[in-house]
Amino acid sequence: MKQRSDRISILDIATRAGVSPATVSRVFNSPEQVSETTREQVLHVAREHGYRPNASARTLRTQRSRVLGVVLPTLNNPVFTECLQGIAQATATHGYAIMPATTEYKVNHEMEAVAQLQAFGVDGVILVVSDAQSSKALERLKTSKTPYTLIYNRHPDHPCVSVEGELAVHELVQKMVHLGHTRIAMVCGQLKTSDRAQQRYAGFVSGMRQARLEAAELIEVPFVETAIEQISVSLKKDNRPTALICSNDLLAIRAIRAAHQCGLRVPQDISVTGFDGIQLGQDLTPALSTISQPNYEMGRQSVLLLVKAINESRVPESRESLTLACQFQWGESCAQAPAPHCANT
Amino acid sequence: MKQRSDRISILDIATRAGVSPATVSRVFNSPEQVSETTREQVLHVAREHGYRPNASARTLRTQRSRVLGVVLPTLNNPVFTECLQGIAQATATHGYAIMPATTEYKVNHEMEAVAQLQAFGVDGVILVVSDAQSSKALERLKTSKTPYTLIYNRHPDHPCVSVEGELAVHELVQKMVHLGHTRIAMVCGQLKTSDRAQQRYAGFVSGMRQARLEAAELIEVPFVETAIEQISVSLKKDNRPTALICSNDLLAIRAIRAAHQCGLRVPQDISVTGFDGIQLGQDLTPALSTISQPNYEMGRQSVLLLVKAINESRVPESRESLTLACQFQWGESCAQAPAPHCANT
DNA sequence: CTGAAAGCGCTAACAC
DNA sequence: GTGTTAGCGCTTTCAG
Repeated sequence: MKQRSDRISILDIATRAGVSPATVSRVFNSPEQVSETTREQVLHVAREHGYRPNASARTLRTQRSRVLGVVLPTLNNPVFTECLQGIAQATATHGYAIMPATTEYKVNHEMEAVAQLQAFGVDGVILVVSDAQSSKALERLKTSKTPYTLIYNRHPDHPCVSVEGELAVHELVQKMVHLGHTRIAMVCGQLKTSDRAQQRYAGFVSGMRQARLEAAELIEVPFVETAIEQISVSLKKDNRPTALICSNDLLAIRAIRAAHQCGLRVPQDISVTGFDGIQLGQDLTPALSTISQPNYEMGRQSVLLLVKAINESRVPESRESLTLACQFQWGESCAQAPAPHCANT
Repeated sequence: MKQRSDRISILDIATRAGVSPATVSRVFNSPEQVSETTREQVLHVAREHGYRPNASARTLRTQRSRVLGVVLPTLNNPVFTECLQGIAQATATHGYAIMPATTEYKVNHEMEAVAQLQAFGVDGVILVVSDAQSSKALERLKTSKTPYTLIYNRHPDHPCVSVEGELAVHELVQKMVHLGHTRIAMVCGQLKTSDRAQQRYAGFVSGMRQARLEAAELIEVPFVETAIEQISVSLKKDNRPTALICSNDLLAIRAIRAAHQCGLRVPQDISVTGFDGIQLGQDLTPALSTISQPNYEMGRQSVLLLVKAINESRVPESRESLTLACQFQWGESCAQAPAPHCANT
């Protein structure tokens, strides 16, 4: 009975194929160096036994694991899973495997995740951090010369694949103003745990200022579980906003529900916009208006950037950072401001 | 300048701490065997240099990687990412890392994914396969004595963590019948790529039969991109169904949109139910009626099952399979059948 | 084109 | 309680 422990090794294949282990190795790593006959012979035996070179041994020997680490805040938000799919697709085509870790938005988890990934000898790391400016994890990556690329985060000192969130929200405010909205509020999660949210908020503030609108209300929703209730509070006020600009799509979905629960119709009574462009948003009714990011493509590009550097035995540089286009996607959740007299239903 | 290649090793730590590598190893693997003074000394040096034992070397030596492979159809469906979170949480608390792979519902990808994971020396694999009965990947896992656990799939010959989907749908049909529905259709993806969907469909058929209802319509939607249009076709027919039982929540969401596009109100004109209990479903309006599975918990349990077996140096047995409870969750997308005369608006 | 041999970093006997 | 040593499976000079 075959035991797990006697996994077939390069030596077994070599013996059975009547060649040396070196030749078997060559068949897998530089097949052109092996004569066709022996190569076929070896491959035949290998296939017969379902043999694959042991990755740990190879990693130990070559100092390359062909594994990329991925550090994400959570898998609860489709924006990250869409991006992860892009990463997975691109790594697969380049012969890499991935090892993901989530931080659940806890800053100290970032460091732990990175340390663990380094212990596994990953060739590089793709990450979304809470705050690129102050991240200890990035510091460690930098001093240990581990190749890494940030994604979604945007910072001049790091290689990033990101979008101009601040600008996008700024322009979105203008759009809403053109639609006649004057009482516009921003809804976001905990600002301090996300530099992206901060940037989006900055765009909101500057947009409101440029439009000469004051009272740029901020509805900060620390816990998703209570988001709907919290948003509802603002919607029940006199002089409630006629437009909610949410810092992500998940919040926008909850804002829409909050509006419904307050007896407001979306978009007739109140407009709601999101940010991220998660695929699901377009299957909802009303379809989400959102600033759509190319999430899958961002994941893909971050892999390309990283793998290119790795192949050149260097780390990605901040000047290689990529800014991808994001654009406002009209959806049914967004319309002209209601006529003034019926705004405070 | 520190190069990536001269990563600090156990020998460096040993030298700097004035002990042998064996002692350093003991500090990390069986600290109680080391005197407190030397232990502290070693730990101090290790922390100072941010040292962690090289996982590849350890794996090579011990034949245990402390990595679990996870094979899922896609990350596009929250049901799998919720489950993956449960897996990630449980593996983390047990000191395991995970290496995920997606098959995109392609049966032949299953084998490839498993082979790759085995090359990485994973200690076990958690997977969702297209069809447990015929899966070559499962066969390979079995003959190579690699510990594995199926999740969502339900099959007597394999260790599974699953729910009784067939029964749940059967009972759901009864519920709908009690609500006065007689024209009930099932909506599902490609039946042939999912044994779960087949089981749910079987429950639908048996439920309809028991209720003495005929014409159990099946709306098979092979591509998500065209789901809404395809469902709309059925909704525009004379004698359209008054209730749609969807084989998953993502389909239910699209069915709701299709209904809206056909001018039907949910649930007044038509009821829609899903299956899976994705979290997002409860934040929608109407909130999804669905057969709710404990996705996170299923992921967690599959890890426990697998890790337990691994720790006992054996493979999980089919008799250890776990059936978790799923239950119908009332939501706003489901109501009494409309009065007969206005059913065909 | 192929083989022999050293060694990647670690752990587990086995000594002391 | 601690050190010595062999070897996990592989790749990669170096010889031939």
